[in-house]
Formats: sequence, C-alpha cells, structure tokens
Amino acid sequence: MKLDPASAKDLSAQIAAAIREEIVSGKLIVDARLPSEAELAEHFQVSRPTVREALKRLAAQSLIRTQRGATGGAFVNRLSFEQAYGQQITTSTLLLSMNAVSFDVACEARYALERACAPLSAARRGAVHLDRMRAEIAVQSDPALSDEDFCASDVAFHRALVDGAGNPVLSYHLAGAVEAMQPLMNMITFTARSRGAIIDLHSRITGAIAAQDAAAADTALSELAAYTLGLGRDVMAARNSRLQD
Amino acid sequence: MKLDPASAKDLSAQIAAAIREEIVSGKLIVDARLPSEAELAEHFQVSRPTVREALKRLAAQSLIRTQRGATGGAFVNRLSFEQAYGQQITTSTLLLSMNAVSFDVACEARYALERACAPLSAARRGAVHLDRMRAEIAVQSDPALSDEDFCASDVAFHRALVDGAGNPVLSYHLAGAVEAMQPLMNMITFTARSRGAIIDLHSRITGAIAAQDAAAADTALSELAAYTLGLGRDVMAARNSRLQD
DNA sequence: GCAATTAAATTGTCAGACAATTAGCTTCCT
DNA sequence: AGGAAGCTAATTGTCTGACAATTTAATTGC
Repeated sequence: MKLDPASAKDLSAQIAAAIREEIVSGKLIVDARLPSEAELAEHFQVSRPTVREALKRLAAQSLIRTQRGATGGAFVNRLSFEQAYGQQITTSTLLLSMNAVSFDVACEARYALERACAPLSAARRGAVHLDRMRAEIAVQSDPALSDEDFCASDVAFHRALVDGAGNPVLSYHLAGAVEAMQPLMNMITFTARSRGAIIDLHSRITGAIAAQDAAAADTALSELAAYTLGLGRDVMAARNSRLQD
Repeated sequence: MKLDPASAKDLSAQIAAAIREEIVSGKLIVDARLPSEAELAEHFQVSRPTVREALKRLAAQSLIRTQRGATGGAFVNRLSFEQAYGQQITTSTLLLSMNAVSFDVACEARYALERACAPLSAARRGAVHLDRMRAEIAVQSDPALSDEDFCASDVAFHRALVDGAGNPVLSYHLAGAVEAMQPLMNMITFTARSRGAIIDLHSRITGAIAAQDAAAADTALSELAAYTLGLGRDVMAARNSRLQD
C-alpha cells in the first residue's frame, strides 16, 4: 500500500485509490478489517482527518463499512445485490438527467434490453413473478391513480418481468435501464386511452409469459416499445411547439 | 437543505444525502457552485471536517468536483458518459467478484444483453465499428498473444459491436456486462483450438454485421454464447475435480 | 458462577490553525 | 494608456490535539 508522490490528486484520493486497489486485487478479502484510522495515518504519514476523508470515499461506494467500539473499525464490505441495484439506479438516473439524453435513445435502450430478458422469463418465471405482474396491472387499472403512481407501477411491472428470468445479474443490469426511465416517463400525461392501451399490452405480455410463449411476449413487448416511443415523441413535439410560441 | 435529527447515521452521511437530494431533484443544476465549506458548516451547524467528509462522499460518486483558489469551491459535476462507464464497470466487477456469481449466470446475462444490441448494430454500424472489430480479430489471431491479452481483445471486440448500435445509453449499460466478465474469462486457458473457434465466430459476427444481416449475427452470437459457456463449464469442472483430490 | 462495573480501543465530532492555490485588484514602470 | 509585477482575499487541503460516543473485554464484587 503505497502512494504516488508525483500525483497531482488529493492525498485522500490517493489513499482511497491505494486501499481500493488492495480490495479489488483481492489482497483484502470480504469482511477483512482494515487497520485503524490511527494506524493508517501512521502508515501513510498523514493526519487522521485525511485518512477519514479517504475512508468516506470508499464508504460512499459501499466498498467498506465502519463500526464503532472496541472491536470496531473499517471492514471490507460485501457488495450486496441490493446495494449494487441502488448504485446502478443512481448512476443511470443521473447520467440521463444530466446529459440531455433524448427520450428516444433511452427508450430504445431500455426496451432492447428488456426484450432480451423476455425469452428467459417465459422459460423460467415462477408464480411469484406472474402474481406481481398481475397485481401491478390491477393497480394500473384504477382510473384514480396519479400519473406518477401509474409510472411507478409500470416500473414495478417491468421489474417483475425481468426478475422472472431468474438471473440476478440480468436483474441488476436492467434495474438501471428500467428505473432511470422513470423521470422521463413522468413527463408524460397519460390519458385514459393511453393507459388502456398500455394495460392491454401488459396483459398480453403477462399472458404470453404465463403461457411460456417467448415469441408472443417479444411481439407484445416490441409493440409496447413502439407505443411508448410514440407517447414520448408527442410530449416532445408539444414541448417544442410551446417553446416556439 | 435540512437534516433528520432522528437519523442514526453519521452527520457526514446525512449531510451528503441532503446535498445529493438537492442535486438529483434539480435544485442544484450542473455547474452550480455549492456554498463554501465554511458556509455549509455554519448552515448545518457542524464543523468543517464533517462537511468535508460529506463532500468527499459526493466526490467519490462524481456528483461534485472541487477547485481550489479564490473562485474555487465545490461544483455540481456533469456525470460524463466516460465517468458513468467507469462506475458501471467498477460496480459490476465488484458485484461479480464478491458474490461468487457463477460463470453460467454472468455469461448468460452478458450474451442475452449483447444479442439485444446485435440487430441495432447490424442496422447502424459505421465503418469505424467494423474496422475496430476486424482489428481486434487480427490481434486475436496472433498465437503469441497471452490469454490475458486475448481476453482484453475479446472485450474490445464486443464493445465495438455494442457501440455499433449507435446508442450511448445502450453502450453504457453493456459496458458493465461485458467488462465485468473479464476476470471470470481470465480464469480460462485458451487452447489454440478454442481460440480458433472464437475467432471464427467473431469473423462470422463481423461479416453478418457488415452485411446488415441481423439474423445471422444473432445466430453466430448465440453460438458464441454456447461455446463460451462450454469453456467456462470445463474450467469449473476441472477446478472442482482438483478440489476433490 | 454470575452480574455489575471499569477499562480500553475505536470511530465520530469539534476547534483552531496554517499551507497551497487561484482570481482579481492595485500599483508601478514604460 | 497599457502591461507586468506584486499584493490581497477567498477557498480548499492538511495538520494537531482534544473530547464524546460506542462497543467489547476484563475485572471486581457478591
């Protein structure tokens, strides 16, 4: 664990990088305890606040967790799927919101990835997944539902579909693609007619998955992709015409 | 920007969460300057080191950048695609390495997602993408190449394929799926025969993409998926039998 | 033998200080 | 007038030392 004296970066960033390297290279395994802050400060010849800033950087990435008390300290954290989902969603959402990514591009990416899950989900979905999908369709059928809640239920439906593939790594990758679309979807005003069309497609998808008919699921999903794309384009067109007034 | 007095978390974590909320909600837009550390300390009624720990947490997620000097300070950072790629790859790699994810599951996820890109890439790939793919095939054909370099070239080939879809959001999501496989792939010893088989499939994929033949690309890609899966299973089988000795 | 207390180790937080860096202003010389 | 040099102010980076809070382990008393 050594620092690069020629680096232009902050000491805390260098120390964080050094410790991160130990973790990703496997020299520090999961649940291993790092030296105490005082020992790290001594080792790197810096003050304790500097070490602490480095540790907070690693904690922000869920690489370590800290514990107070006599046997406390910083421990290498096992990155759980839950935490990875969270980071994936945060990063994806920020990327889309900060880079003026068009609805078209994000939507295309999302549905392309989702269609990749459909055949696996058709083959392996369990009763829980079908139940979750049907439950969300029921939620969406309530006309009193706000647009925002409709979107949230839409996301939940699609996550159930993806989870049906029974591949947690796939679910992890899709979490970002599906959830990050939500802010963009929230800009859409869903009419009763468009809600009906979406719910119909959701029902067709659920039916196809239940019947383990991958081709039918793919068809319905691609129709939903096209329909959603159309909704998004209408919103953007309306927005642009307003800007020209 | 307020803190929850009842929270059990560290002050620095609470402050980081409060500022993060301001950013993701759009109250702090890109390139906006945050108050100085002294002002933040005053506002939250904490000391400057505590504020600094919070800012380092945000910096670790690329949400802010800091600058020294008179007009310096912390600024809301535009999360570039490059940075998002990096975080995506880091998180995905750690997730796979720390959770004993099986080669099968990771491989299935990767190729399922990649096959979703193939039709788009067949439709839109430019000359640069075909050139990159062909260049990597040439690299892979060198028998003197180490297994590790062969894997790296394999990753580069597949990234060129994905980039051919012309959808940066898709490329971003795939970056994690493709790159995170590399440590797992590095456990494989590639014989001359298996290299030849992979290169043949790469050539078929490139040809199909060049001919804009999505179906042929999909077929070759699924054959490559099956072949890679087989290689992985052989390695795992050999490893398990060694463990039984 | 068990419970209560004490001690020790460790992280969390604070206060104040100084160094390093950078932008802008001022001053002085040409 | 214009430009260059230096000065000033603002801000982050780092250090020192201290105390509080928390948790475990040892010790003591019964």
